[in-house]
Amino acid sequence: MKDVHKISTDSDGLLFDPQARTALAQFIGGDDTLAMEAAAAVRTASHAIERMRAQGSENRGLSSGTLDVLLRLSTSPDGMTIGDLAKSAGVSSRNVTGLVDTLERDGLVQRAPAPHDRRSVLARITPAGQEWIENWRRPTQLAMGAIFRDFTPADLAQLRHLCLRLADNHHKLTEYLNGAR
Amino acid sequence: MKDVHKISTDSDGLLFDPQARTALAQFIGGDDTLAMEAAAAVRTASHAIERMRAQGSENRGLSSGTLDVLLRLSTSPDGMTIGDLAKSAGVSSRNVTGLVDTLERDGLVQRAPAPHDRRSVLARITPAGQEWIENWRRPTQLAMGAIFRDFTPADLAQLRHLCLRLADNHHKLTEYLNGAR
DNA sequence: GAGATTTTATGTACGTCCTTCATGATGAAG
DNA sequence: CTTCATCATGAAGGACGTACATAAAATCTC
Repeated sequence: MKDVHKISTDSDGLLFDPQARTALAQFIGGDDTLAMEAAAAVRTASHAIERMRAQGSENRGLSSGTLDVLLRLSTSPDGMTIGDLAKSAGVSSRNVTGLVDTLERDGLVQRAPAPHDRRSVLARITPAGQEWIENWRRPTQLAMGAIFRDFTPADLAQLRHLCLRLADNHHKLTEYLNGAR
Repeated sequence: MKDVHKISTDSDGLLFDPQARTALAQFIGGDDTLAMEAAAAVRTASHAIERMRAQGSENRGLSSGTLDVLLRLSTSPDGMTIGDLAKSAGVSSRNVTGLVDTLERDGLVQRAPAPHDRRSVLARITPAGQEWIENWRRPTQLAMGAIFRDFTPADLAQLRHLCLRLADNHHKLTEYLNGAR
């Protein structure tokens, strides 16, 4: 097996992916590769986390989209409407409808009419859903601990900070674009 | 519209997501939330990048998986086998077969027999594929520049570094697991 | 060398995520 | 009251990704 997975260290002692860098430098030809490299690295990291979560937590039938919804619901005991879930997750509301469908089929979430707006539907987590999360917690914690081995608390906070700055930029951008529409 | 997108600043001046933190602290109850928070942030950031790329680059019919393959091929003019592509992308080879199918249907990639192993299939980028990337370059560069607004070069390098450390950990973990099998 | 095992790509079948467009019900504004 | 906007969902489809089975070729074992 050829070793396709290569990561090198640059002059500042930071990791980079040589293949990605040459691929990008070829087209951009300057220091602008930095943003593209960072984007590629984020994508790679996200994949790694996703795979880790899938295999490490034994993944009792729930996939990333539904898990995302379930976690959001677990923080709001009064439930959230489909639309709010869609906005906070950044996906279409039609999609959330489907995700809530599967969660409701599994008994982890329940639909209820919204009190203030009869068009809306409240999704609320059930005791079974809480229990599911309780069981999910431990293995996932272990998996995350493994994949973040050797990260100091400062590293973790820094990574979180940079990623959320990025998400914040994106949020402002779409807000601006929607406002201009 | 309720503002579902909330990001706060912690005592160190770093961003964090209050909803995620309370959701996690409730189950873990300690400083171990850091790893989970970081993982959630990476996922959010990856989503943001994905959406930015999809809408910003006008996305002429190519999606993230196929784009990933095409970029890898663009760095190796001699082509890569399906298996190597699968290993470097971290997905199943069957999946890569499908991605190469769509790329070949679009004329961006060509299959050829591998010289050293008649079972293998070389995927090689075509001139049309090179041109596609050439057209893709500029808008994507702009989109990445926008989403990484206010990031210093050091920030970008740091983000890349942390993400690749994470990917490296994951790589070692799976290697270890496969080796122990 | 001959046969058994492994590797490589792909066919088949399936599940999930996500999208756009259309629609019925409801709310809000004039 | 009429008109327009919003909410959730039905219908249809595309793309990604998996597991299992299979044919062809390479490699190992005797």
